[in-house]
Amino acid sequence: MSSTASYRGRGRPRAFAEDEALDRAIRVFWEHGYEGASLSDLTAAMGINKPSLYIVFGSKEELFKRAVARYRDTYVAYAAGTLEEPTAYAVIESYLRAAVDALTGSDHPPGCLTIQGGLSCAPSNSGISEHLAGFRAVFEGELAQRLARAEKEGDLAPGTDTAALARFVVTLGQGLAVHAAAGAGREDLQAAVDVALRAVAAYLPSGSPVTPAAETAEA
Amino acid sequence: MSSTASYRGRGRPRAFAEDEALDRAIRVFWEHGYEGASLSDLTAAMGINKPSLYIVFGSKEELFKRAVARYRDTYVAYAAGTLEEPTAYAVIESYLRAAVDALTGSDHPPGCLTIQGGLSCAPSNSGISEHLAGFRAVFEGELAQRLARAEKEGDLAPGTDTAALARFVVTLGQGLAVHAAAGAGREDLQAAVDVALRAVAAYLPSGSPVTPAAETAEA
DNA sequence: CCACATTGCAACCGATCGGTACAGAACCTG
DNA sequence: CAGGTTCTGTACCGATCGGTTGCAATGTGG
Repeated sequence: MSSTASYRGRGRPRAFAEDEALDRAIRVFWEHGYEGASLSDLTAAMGINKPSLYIVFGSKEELFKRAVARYRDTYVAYAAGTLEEPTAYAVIESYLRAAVDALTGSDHPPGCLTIQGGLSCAPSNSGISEHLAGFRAVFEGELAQRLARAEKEGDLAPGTDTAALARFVVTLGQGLAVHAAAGAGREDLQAAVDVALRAVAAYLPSGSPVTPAAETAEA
Repeated sequence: MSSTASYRGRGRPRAFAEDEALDRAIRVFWEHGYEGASLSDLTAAMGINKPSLYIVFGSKEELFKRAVARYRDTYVAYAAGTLEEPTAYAVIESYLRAAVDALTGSDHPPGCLTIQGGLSCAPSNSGISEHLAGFRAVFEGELAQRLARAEKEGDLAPGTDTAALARFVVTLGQGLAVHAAAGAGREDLQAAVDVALRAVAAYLPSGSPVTPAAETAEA
């Protein structure tokens, strides 16, 4: 929206598309992290120069936050969709499967921007790692709520520690991201997800509506 | 060993203990990562100045690798011990429990140096992230070998994908490290381990020699 | 007590960091 | 086409980066 809204019809028109420049910045931050991505790297990849970057995005930190927000709306958009699955097991399965696919996709850097972006930073950049940590916590909260609902609806065994189950799932997801960033392949990670789903199956109620045993066969 | 071996009895004696300086460097790298830790930060924490650092450790990169090696021999020494446990389940349980305790210990930074140290770096520092990735892969290999032995010895169900099981365990461990770095508490992470152990229990042979159900009660 | 080996420290090195000032190019309105 | 407005590109800013030099300080062996 803001890419054209700021153009009021007067003056020299902008020579680049803001969203595309942001997409390219995402890649650089994704590959090298916040501190590993210099302004020179960024402007070279974005095809603009530093004054333009400064005018449009304000600062390197604001550019990064804009990049993370756009990253969420594009590369991580699948996550919200998985919460719509009908059962807790289906939610977790589809999330982990989709996460592996997203983390190992061939048309972008491996891993996850919200982890590689800045797990730990210089003292002056501590806001970056905190921003990312808060960002990651949001989905864990949403998943925990979804699983609590599932427990009430009866597709998780009564008394299940849904917060712990959600934390397990996102923790595994973050581990998958670390592994993917180090070069692990899709099949290897899906096999690890197979194991994790065995744990989830243990929390299904007695008359389990799904047949989780089918998962191990497809991989 | 090398802290005193270079002293040949002639000349001014060194005013600092090499291992203690290394311990302090570990903390700085642990908190801020390789790129987030400047030489000024390091020398200030180590209590030495730059020429001394350069003479003893060669460069920032060599200092980091020395720090990682010492980190392994001290803070991660517990991991090798867990492989000595008698059964696959005991190995995995003791490893994950000990990992959570190590990741959330109060007398050092939270998380794991081998992940926060440099998950992704500037292009000129790509050797750092590769070094750490290779370092992490070592334990996964050792655990996979240990679990393969367990499958032969009969305390894992025949036909178990031991490589996938090992990958699941270390992947979860890495996720725990990310979570711990973001401030997660010990109990929260142990609850996630409770869930994970349910998955492991699914791979035990029919007449399971251990009673994994006891785990959920103690937390 | 002297010659020598080694360390500690301050000051400095070129390069690069994130961020800007300024001048000219490109567009709209009138 | 003139006037106003906005963007682009170059060249530059102080600060800091990792790394190094030269020298005074401090110790040992003869």
